[in-house]
Amino acid sequence: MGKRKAAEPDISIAKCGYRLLLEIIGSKWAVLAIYAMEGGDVRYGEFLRRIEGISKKMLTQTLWQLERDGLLERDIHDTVPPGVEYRLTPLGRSLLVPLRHMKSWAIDHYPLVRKARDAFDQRADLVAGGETEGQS
Amino acid sequence: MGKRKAAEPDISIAKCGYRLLLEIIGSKWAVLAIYAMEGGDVRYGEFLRRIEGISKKMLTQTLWQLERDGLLERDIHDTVPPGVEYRLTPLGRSLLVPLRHMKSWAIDHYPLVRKARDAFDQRADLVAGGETEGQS
DNA sequence: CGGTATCCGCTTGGATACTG
DNA sequence: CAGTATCCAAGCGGATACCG
Repeated sequence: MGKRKAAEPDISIAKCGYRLLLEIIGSKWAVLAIYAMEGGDVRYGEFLRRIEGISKKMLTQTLWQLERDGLLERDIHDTVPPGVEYRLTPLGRSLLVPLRHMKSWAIDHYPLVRKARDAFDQRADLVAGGETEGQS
Repeated sequence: MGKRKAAEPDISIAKCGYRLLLEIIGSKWAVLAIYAMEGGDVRYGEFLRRIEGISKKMLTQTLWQLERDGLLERDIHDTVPPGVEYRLTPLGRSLLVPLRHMKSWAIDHYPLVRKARDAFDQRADLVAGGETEGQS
């Protein structure tokens, strides 16, 4: 008795691996920025064009965080006009491995998720429609 | 010429696998809620106690989204007092596999990240200290 | 080109109180 | 116990303008 409690994942703030993970790539754009660099060096403006919906502010912030955590490095060429290339460090590249598993899961299972979501919404609609049914 | 462009990851909104992924588990608490159910059924209040920092509002919202996407199911016992158990569906469980790879990565590499971060911050401090150096 | 700085709206999300 | 509802503050994040 009370024995089964021992198997419960520890989720408390400092210990849990997922807390660490989220601290590193939990921000909205981090994964997409990393992904953008999978194929090689990327310039600032290139990120901006390829990551649809991101703003300069968010991009700068995201790149700064990733650099701070040692996942990417900046390569500044002092040419005119100035050019800066971002690239994944070995540490950053190592993250691509589990990340690709996640991506595969998403692609493989998204149809099922969509199906569940549509069914759920349909049921919700029925309920919403039903509660004023006498109204016609 | 222009050939290397072909290898670049497509990040645009509808297509990219990471967009799908983030749509499903991109919210702040989703991963932790899923993780909480790894060991079996979890009650509402149990989530609240085990996921440090989450509020009722966010918990309810997170659980609702995960249920909508078919990752978890609710089991309502109409006893007094009422009891509701949440558990991962097979779809939800399938997500645990890549998720565990991510967790392992985080645990294995967090020390390196910390090291990079500390070094980065130290450099930033030096710069901040240096720029007013003539002031004493 | 590759950012930084400022302004500011508006969503996110916490606290509290209430219900079945 | 398991939520829902309301209120409200903070900060996320977009738009714009400017700089090296």
